Amino acid sequence: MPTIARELAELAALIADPGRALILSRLMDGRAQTASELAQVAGVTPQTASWHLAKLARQALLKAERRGPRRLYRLATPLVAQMLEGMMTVAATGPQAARPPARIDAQMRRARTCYDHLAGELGVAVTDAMCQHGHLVLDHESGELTAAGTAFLSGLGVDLRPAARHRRLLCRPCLDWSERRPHLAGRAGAAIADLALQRDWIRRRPQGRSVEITDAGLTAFRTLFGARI
Amino acid sequence: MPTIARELAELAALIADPGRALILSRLMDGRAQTASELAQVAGVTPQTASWHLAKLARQALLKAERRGPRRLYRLATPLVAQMLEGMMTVAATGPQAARPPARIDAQMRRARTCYDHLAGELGVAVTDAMCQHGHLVLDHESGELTAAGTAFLSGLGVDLRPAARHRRLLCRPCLDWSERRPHLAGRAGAAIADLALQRDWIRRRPQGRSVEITDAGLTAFRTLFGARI
DNA sequence: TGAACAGTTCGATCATGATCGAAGCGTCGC
DNA sequence: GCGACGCTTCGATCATGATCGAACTGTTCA
Repeated sequence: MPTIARELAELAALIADPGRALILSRLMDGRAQTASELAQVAGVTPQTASWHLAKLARQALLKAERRGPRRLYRLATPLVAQMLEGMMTVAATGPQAARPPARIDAQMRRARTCYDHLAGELGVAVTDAMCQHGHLVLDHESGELTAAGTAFLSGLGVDLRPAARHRRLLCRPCLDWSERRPHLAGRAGAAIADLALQRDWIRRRPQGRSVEITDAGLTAFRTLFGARI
Repeated sequence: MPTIARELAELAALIADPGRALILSRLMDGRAQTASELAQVAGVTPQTASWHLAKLARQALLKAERRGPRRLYRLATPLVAQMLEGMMTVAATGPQAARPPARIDAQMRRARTCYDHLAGELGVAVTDAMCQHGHLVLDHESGELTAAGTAFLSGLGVDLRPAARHRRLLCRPCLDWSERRPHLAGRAGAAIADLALQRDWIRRRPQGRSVEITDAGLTAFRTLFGARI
């Protein structure tokens, strides 16, 4: 036991710096960013950011790749994103007193991506609508796409067949830290987010991981999904 | 975004101290411990432990309750345990180089509880066996108990009916940090762990969260479940 | 009521690690 | 090649927070 606890502490120490937390939070949309951009996000000089990034990469939380003279950083694995999401859920639930909901950024609360799927009010609304229409069964620990749900997504052009051998196990509930209710994650969730980006229902904002819901998106989510958004 | 990142950093800082990490790790079996015991676990004096415990309780990671002159501490919610498990998974996967498997305590690797379900070699073996016998379908992001699986557990005296309205969504895969493969969690996993404790197949060790597999347990897991353990 | 014990608060000390200026290294475009 | 630019390394400084001794609080039991 001592060993895993020590490694746990080391990992936590890595996230415990405000600058590094900002960097990790920024990278949670799964995209890669340059060191300069991340320095700006963290609010520190490039050298300090470089020091942070090296530390995060050395401990395998980040992965670096060169693109010309620039260096791009991204989360090392989806597992890291999942871990951070779990931590944010606890962090947001935190000390009950000290949480005026206003402290959570409004755009983030409205709609964002959580590594590869939709989150925020949008993510929860889409999830709720799919549950109400019998496309999805979801509780706090597990989820299942129904036959109707598979057909529904197929109708939208989402092809989930490659995972047929997985027996419809494409769903994972992900507790939304801003809404404090589960939204749809897993392969099905990622497919819906991809669809929304492709059809320009949502657009990534240049900085941050919040997304903008387009007018077409608002219509689509309401009419196609029946989402109350 | 800045706000949630700051809270993320604060939360991480709470776990980043080796002593507090040891305390949290110790409490991950879901049971409550006295302040003195936790001081010993953390390897610090009672005053220091008290300071740590107060800090953890103030930030709602722990819950304290009086039992006579003693004060018992436990994890505030299952969500905290789930978060810690997620962090341990990443921590154990960590820097590929620095991980001689021997660094993980042998007893912990063999069998332990992960808040309310079985983990370690035992947890994975039971999970694998149930999958092989068609009692369970599990992938890395979702799980489902089959009709055969429900019948199997019923035959062992495990009653999962109260959750019938949940449509068999009782399973959650939990990535085992020592085995690096998923084991069964969720209500079904908790029920199996309860059964094993009640029938004295496993016994909690006085300190740590590792469990001892009894001779009867070894037989039971092998013959009833078909586990290769 | 008072002794005994679990736990907490306070204060001083000390170590760890974040920060930035300056300098160095690699890569690309001319 | 050479200059420019993005990024990293080095060194000195400084702040945060973990630690323990000592004293205090609160609960139980006689």
